[in-house]
Amino acid sequence: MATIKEVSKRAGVSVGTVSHFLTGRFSVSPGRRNRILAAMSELNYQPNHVARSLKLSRTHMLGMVVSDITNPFFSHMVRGAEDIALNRNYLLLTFNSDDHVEREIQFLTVLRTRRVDGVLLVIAPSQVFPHHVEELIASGTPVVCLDRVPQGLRVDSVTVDNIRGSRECVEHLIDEGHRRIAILTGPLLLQTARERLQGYKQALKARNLAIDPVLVGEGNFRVEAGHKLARNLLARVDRPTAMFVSNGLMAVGVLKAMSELGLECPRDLALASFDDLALSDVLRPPLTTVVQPAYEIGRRGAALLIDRIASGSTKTSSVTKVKLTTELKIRGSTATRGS
Amino acid sequence: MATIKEVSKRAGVSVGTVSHFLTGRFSVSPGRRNRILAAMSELNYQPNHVARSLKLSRTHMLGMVVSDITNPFFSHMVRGAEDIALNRNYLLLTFNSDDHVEREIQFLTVLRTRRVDGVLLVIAPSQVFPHHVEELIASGTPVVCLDRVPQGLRVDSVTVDNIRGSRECVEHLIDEGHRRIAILTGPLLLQTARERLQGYKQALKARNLAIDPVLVGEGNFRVEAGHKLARNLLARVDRPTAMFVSNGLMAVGVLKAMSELGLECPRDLALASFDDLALSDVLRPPLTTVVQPAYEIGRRGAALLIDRIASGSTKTSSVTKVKLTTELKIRGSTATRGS
DNA sequence: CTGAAAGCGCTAACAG
DNA sequence: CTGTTAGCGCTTTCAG
Repeated sequence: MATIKEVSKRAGVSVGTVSHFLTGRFSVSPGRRNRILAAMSELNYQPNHVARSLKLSRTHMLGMVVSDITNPFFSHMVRGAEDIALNRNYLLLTFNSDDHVEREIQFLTVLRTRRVDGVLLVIAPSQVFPHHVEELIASGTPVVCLDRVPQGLRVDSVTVDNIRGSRECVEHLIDEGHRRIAILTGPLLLQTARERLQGYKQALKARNLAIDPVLVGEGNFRVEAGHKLARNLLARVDRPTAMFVSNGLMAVGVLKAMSELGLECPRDLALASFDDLALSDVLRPPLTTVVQPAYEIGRRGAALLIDRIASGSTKTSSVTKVKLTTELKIRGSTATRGS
Repeated sequence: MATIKEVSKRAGVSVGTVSHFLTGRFSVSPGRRNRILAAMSELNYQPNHVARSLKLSRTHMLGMVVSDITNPFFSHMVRGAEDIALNRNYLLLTFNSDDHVEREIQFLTVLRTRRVDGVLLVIAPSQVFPHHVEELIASGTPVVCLDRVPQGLRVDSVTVDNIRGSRECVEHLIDEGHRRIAILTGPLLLQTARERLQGYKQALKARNLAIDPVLVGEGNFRVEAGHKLARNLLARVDRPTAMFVSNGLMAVGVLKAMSELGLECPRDLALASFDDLALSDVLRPPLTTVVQPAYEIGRRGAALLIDRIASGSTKTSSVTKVKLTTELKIRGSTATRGS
């Protein structure tokens, strides 16, 4: 592939002049400019961005690690980030951690050796303090945490108001006349999972309903967990009349369980879930959901990150925490019973 | 961030020695090795991959452009590619073309300036010959086309047997007693869409059924198209008794239309579709689908590409075309009528 | 406005 | 084994 040197030779100018022209930092006389243009097209010249990155110590690449791009919530997030990044001339290097910290650590190391200008991170759940993230930031790479915020770490973040989102949803269930409302939570190691549980508790408390620990099942945000937990809960004689599920995948599991047990929704069990599923409204009955602005989380995260990079100061002096709000979409799965 | 030079100084050895140690190409005496190790950890040294890339003219990065990562089919494909790439020490730069050739062209240019070692491409539909892809290959960047193969271009590819997949599915519909079977195709600019239509025709022909042009609707693989086409088709007095939809998104649109029109599946219309939806089996009734090995397409594609890169020869001498097979998952949406 | 030249951090001869 | 050194392709002073 042609180099700037070959172009300069062919155009009869110095490499400096070609570079000046390319970067547009200095103007070049019309005559030379045309010769450069001609040489470039004759040689089919494509600037070597690797060399430029080395020289400038700027790669114009962002790293992004999410749990699993196969989960619609994250794929929309990635798409949002990518759209913004591209607009602002950044490229995105994506990784799937499957929520394993070890993988996350490995990826972050790779991203450092690759000298990405910043990273968007959906942090994996873990008992221990995320030193690896702290180090990355300390080493001068701006980080924006998405969806989840590690506690005790000063870092920019874009999240969703989980407490409010689930509280509203559970209140809706109560409004529909339910008194025995179960919740399927995510792994309580995760802040988001804890917050959704908290919203559930707040709603019950606000309406003077007792919290029955039997109705609280901890899952892991996977279909299988929802399936298993639902089978257990629904087999009870004092089974709940409504269920709030902390994410979409687990709700799918619940639907499976219901269909296996021959239970009708909402007649036998009203169902509502966090996360919108692509098919929420074609399900029979359509599913009531707490819709998260996944795409927007990605956009805002990327914008925030790029602003940080542009500002140049990795100063942890000020931390920006964006909290977006969810939207409760009421559908048939929670329609009043007996109607 | 520390450089190899600083490490060498601190360890009291030459940069060459550090490099030899790092690359493992030459052995280093135990004493020096330990000093290097110590210096590296004291300085928290991370090799600069950008510099290495420049020196070796190898970035160990792959470009991947798909239509839209938000579509489960593609997100699984990307995941498969990423898993293989990572295993073999490559990183993936992903892009969404939204099936616009102009965007695709732009991305491929970016990928060239970034000097990726190869690209995985789901080519956008277009009337004209994809010169941009041809040029990319000619310039020495190996390309593997996924899911769709541009005609007349000698390029490696990993695809699916669309003809067979849809033929089997339509045959199943016929076996269930249907005679008026509609098809919703994708954009016929796309080979995959044409092939699925072809499978449909083959099935009808094989069973001596006439092809009624009225029952063939061309869509664009989006929910809205499925919705609109279905509304038109189902409003007819001589409406079909079964429908084969060429992709999952459009099937969702059909389901919406059916629910709006108060039609029951499979009583009023048997429905089958290409692509498995995450919720295919929790739908009521569960949806009969032609399952594509999306994840596997990504894996095979990445493996093929990396093998090409490793072999070093961009020789177009031999072209590898992998064709994977689909799996027909028969579910309730096509259950025999009147049962 | 233009050109010469010094590096960015690393690898790979090459000579010891 | 080890050290020296010449670049990879580009940007950017710094003189002209």
